[in-house]
Amino acid sequence: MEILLKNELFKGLSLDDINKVIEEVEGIIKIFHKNEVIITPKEKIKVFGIVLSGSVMGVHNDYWGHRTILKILEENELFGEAFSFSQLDNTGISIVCNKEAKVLLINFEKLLEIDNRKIIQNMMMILASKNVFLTRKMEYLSKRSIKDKLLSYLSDEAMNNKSNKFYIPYNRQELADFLGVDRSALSSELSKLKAEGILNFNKNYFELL
Amino acid sequence: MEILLKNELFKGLSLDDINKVIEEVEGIIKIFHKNEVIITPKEKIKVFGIVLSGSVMGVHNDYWGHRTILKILEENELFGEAFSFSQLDNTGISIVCNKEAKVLLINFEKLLEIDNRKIIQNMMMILASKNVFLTRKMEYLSKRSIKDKLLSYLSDEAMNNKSNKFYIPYNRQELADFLGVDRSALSSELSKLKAEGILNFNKNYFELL
DNA sequence: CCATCCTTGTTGTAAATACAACTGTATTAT
DNA sequence: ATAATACAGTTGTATTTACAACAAGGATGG
Repeated sequence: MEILLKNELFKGLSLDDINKVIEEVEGIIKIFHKNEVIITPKEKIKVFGIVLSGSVMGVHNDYWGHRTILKILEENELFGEAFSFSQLDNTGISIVCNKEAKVLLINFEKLLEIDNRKIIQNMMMILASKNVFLTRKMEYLSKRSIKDKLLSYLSDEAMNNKSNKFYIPYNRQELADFLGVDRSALSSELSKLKAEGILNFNKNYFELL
Repeated sequence: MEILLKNELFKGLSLDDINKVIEEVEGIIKIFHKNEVIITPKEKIKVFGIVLSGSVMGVHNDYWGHRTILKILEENELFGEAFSFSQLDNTGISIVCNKEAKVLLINFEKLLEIDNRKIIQNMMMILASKNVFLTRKMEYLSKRSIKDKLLSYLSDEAMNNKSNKFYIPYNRQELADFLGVDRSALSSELSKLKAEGILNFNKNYFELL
């Protein structure tokens, strides 16, 4: 469980403290397989999760079967915390396993009860940076063309990776659902950008030129 | 300042407590006029704000002069809190006065220092519900057509107002910039929906049928 | 090793959108 | 009261996109 030492939620705590906290909040570890639903969109959630290995994704499926991917969540990322705090009966969002995942599930009410200022403050910081992420993503989505959506997303990724060469966690269909566009239109836009010498890519490896 | 008694941040505190807190965090009140910039996109912000009267908006202007409106913030809403916590040098977001506004500005570092569990917990809840709002908004933006973006936004507003008749805080250009679409295309889509008997509207008053 | 499934790119077409230009009507300022 | 400005709707056109159908590799599983 040394992974958790690097987790934002437990920043500043010792391994002993972390173990104590996890006991107090009734943390349990579960394993999920690809496409298994971890949280359904119609439940009032009492828990949030931490990805220990593998990956999961936040997904919204609308009436017409369109899928929107909010984000793919990888090692040490949290999911469901905002919705569990909000106490909504119906979130509209599913959490689905994307790649064989080990997940730590935590009861949020118990977390609020524990008397550890550091944890609460850490949680606040996590919520704040998720806010910043969502705001960033809205900037991509607000762009008027697929090309602009794609380039603003990719240049943000380059920034995050501090390199113009990087891997993204999405395949084509997932990237299309993440950016809210049609897959084939995205593919052809990618080909066009490659032909123009603006970028290079192979599968989920990208290079901005 | 009884407005603040209804504010989410001070929920559960008495008026005396609130006054004490505001002193501790060096809260100052400022007045802004329409189109005045309250927070510029290139500064590292040390403060966040509470709208006491009037309204402000979170705005992103891109390289080509396209404006994206994140949200119009009205009485008792907070702005800038996520970005001030995140400590970014460059947020890319401006806060601009939308309608003659009185604003309470608070130093976020001082807020973190004060020893009041309730305030920190309230702030966490505020961040969580902003998260939920942003997630909702992503659902609108991910829709493939103007019609769907519009209808998902309007039906959410109807839900929030618990009525199929309601006012929105946006004029046409602002609504277009909020939904990331062209104003004239939005206008003609609205007319079409009115002709189809799906909705009725007059200026910023809407009725879902 | 073969069959099946999954992923990605391609193409054509119909539909939707952005953009620009213009009109009429409120709203504001002088 | 009048001019100036802001706002909302309309229309036409060029561009962009969604959608559907298909083909070529790759990966996967028995």
